Amino acid sequence: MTKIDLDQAQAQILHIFNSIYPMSEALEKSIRQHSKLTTFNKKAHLLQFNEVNKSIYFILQGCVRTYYLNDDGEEHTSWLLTEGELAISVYSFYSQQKSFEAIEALEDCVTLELTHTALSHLYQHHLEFNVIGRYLTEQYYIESESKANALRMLSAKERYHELILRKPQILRRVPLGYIASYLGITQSTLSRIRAKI
Amino acid sequence: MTKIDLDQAQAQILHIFNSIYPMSEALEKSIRQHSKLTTFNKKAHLLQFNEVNKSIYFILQGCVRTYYLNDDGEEHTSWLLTEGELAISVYSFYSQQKSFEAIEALEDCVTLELTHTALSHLYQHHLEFNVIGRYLTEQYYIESESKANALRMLSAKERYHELILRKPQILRRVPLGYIASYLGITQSTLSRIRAKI
DNA sequence: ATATCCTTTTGACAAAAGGCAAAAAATATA
DNA sequence: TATATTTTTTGCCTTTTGTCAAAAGGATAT
Repeated sequence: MTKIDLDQAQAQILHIFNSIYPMSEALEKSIRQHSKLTTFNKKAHLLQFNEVNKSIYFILQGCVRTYYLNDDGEEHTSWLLTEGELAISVYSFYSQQKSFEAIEALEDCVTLELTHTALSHLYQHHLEFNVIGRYLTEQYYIESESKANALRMLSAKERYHELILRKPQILRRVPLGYIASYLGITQSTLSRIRAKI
Repeated sequence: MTKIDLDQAQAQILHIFNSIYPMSEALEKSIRQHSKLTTFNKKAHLLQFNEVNKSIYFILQGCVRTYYLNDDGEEHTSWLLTEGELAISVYSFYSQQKSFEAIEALEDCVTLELTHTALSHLYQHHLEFNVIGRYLTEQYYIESESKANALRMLSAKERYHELILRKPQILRRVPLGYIASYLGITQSTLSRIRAKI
């Protein structure tokens, strides 16, 4: 695992934020003060079921999944996230209620962590940061809609091929069982889809 | 159709906004200046395919659906929205690109309209308004996620019963064909689900 | 009231996807 | 390298959902 430097990681995320909306020195400083590197070993949980999701994790290295358990105890993967993406359990983080969803590292991970408390502080004391928060939420919302629409209007095969087009790296990094679940199908069905090219 | 008064409608939306984050007099005034009543007859389109979604509509009365066309020309309903909800085509409105989605009135509708230009102006000149925009986006994002998860982990029958629980009014107002589509199934399947109680 | 239009249900059959278990392949571990 | 472990594929059979077309039911307008 490549060594990751806090300063450099913070510079990276500040650059992303600044390209959305220019931040004041004070805001940048506050973000630096409130964020820290957090690592997770493969299979470790960033968030457990029934826990409140208290932090957002910007993935610097590695890959995570968020997943649900249905009434029969079956797992259903809802997001597969890699470098440059934000890992949260949407409902729990925004509402600060107990989570029905868990977040698990699928590889050893290095993240930049920002607590909900810190984020609220930033939003409150630097109103301009809300522009950035709003923008990022809009982007993830667009992606969430797009996933829901794919599940509604595409067949399993089409959803798989769309994923190959949009996120080919994921296929190489994530076990097919999780990918099948993310696509809303069983692993055997995915395997059969792959077999027929 | 009940007569709707602009002042009163604006008071209603200002009240919602204020309960999210207290607004300045100036912001309230600007929102009043930039919003207007817009009505749509049943079957009229709030947004056509390939058009840029230039306005957000707060539904005061009536019911709308947003829908996609797939490659075979079949319609797929993505949202069913009623009083108190915001009608937009998520991708097109936020990105201001041409829409793959259309918005249609399922009943005669009265809405409070706010253009994207006006909204940008509000965001730019009243930073606090971004708090409200961020919050609302978060809420719709949560719902979008919840829909995607239902499509992934619930059977058609379970999705139908969940909808009955969460939005029983919708069932009484919207033709079953649209509801089936919203649930990601065909109308015949929905009819069979209903037949078996 | 009757004709028209739109919505909903139903029937017969087809296709898609799931369940379960075993086999095969790929990876990790000693 | 051999062994254990995990991941992926496959076979067989069931269930769910889709397709297409026709029938039934409701609402609306003249």
